[in-house]
Amino acid sequence: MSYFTELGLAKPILRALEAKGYNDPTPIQRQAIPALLEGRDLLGIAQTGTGKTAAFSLPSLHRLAANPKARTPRGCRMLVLSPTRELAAQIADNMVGYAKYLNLGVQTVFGGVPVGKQISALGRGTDILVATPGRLLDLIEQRALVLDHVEIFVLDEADQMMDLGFIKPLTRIAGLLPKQRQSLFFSATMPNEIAQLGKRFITDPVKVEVAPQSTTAEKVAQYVTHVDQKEKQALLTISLKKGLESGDIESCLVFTRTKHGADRVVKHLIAAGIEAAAIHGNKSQAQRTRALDGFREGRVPVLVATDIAARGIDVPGVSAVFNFELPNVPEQYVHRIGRTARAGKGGMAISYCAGDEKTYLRDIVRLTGVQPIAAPLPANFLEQAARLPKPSAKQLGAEHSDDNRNGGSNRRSRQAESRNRGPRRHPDVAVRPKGARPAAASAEGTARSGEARPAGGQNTGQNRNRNRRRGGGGGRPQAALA
DNA sequence: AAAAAAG
Repeated sequence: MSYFTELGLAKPILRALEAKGYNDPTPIQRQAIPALLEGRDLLGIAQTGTGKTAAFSLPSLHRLAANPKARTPRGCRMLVLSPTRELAAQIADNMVGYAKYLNLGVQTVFGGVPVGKQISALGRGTDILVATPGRLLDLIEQRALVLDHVEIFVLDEADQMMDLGFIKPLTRIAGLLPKQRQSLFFSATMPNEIAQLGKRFITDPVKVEVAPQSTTAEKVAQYVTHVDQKEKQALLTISLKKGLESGDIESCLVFTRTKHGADRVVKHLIAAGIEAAAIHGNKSQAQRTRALDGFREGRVPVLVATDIAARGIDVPGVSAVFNFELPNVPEQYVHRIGRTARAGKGGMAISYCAGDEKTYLRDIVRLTGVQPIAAPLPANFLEQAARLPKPSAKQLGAEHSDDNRNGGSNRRSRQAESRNRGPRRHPDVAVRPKGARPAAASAEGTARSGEARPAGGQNTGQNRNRNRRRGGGGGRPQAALA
């Protein structure tokens, strides 16, 4: 047991933590903060929902405040990169909170919103800049931003930032940073070959690995239902109706594999009288923000998302995550189900696995070392499914109006909060099937210790390469750099 | 093959 007060952080930071009611640091915070205060580079690996944002924010704020400098026009002293706009906004929000009693400025830049305000805000310079890569480079090209004065560089979701889709812009950005700087990488997942690739951006890092990379959150109860693809929608609708009505589910995230799939699921749910909104990269930024805000504030209990929402998003009331389709990159599963069971709370993850997704499931089990508990279809499933209202062609065809907010009349109650303490029981599972390993930690121990992994559970490069190669996605990032 | 990120 230890307290933030013992970690050497400045008084104004401790005051901000106190205001938030944070007293004891999590393991990643306890281990990372002292090294970061010393100015070391660091690779931080810890499970989802264990406070990685604070782990890099608090010591960085301390160091910036301890060495005050005048703001350089169009410059910043700390740069934080995020893979999505929503995560960038959330990180900045958190940092503003932690910096409440410090004289440090926080700015955010990302695409999808007018650039003018961002340019003028940067003109005066800022201490901390949180950004997504595309808009950041745009602003640099427009000479609205220079990175010459960056002292601290943070890659959140570092493995994703160094993966295929991001490595090019990231390499350009890193090339513009001063050589003399502190670099910090954080994630819950870090495939070996990506960690190797990362060495070019970081110098002699301290490695803080609270749990083996890709360890799932401790208190998430994991289930899998084997179901035909064409029956998934009916199963989801039935399960959500029951879960939301009974209060077993307070609010939940549903992940689909495609943007179109997310829209389709939302239309079906709305036709069945379930309030839901979609968030994905084909929506306007205004639509994205509205969907996430509605979900955060409890007006919309069901958010249907692509992997845009898989990483980092922190919404305290989320009691369940549904994988309507399994991710083909197994690390994404760890992040998706990490949207629940955060900050010591419990949660459940329910994955729908069609016949052609069994290889994905196998890869996920191999990576996480956890075998989700098989949850059968409800006994009268086909009967219930037949009674479901079918959305009309018009409902399915029409672009769904975004104006499905309803002035708070359907505000979800907070009474389910007290039930949100331990692993949850699947609504349709009374008894754990024989022979299945528990998928979530119980009081006796953690779900996953090294030796508890199934045979072949080590993350060999061979396994990973096979995982990644599936679908012809090409080689590793090295290929992109060659 | 898909997702994210500039427009």
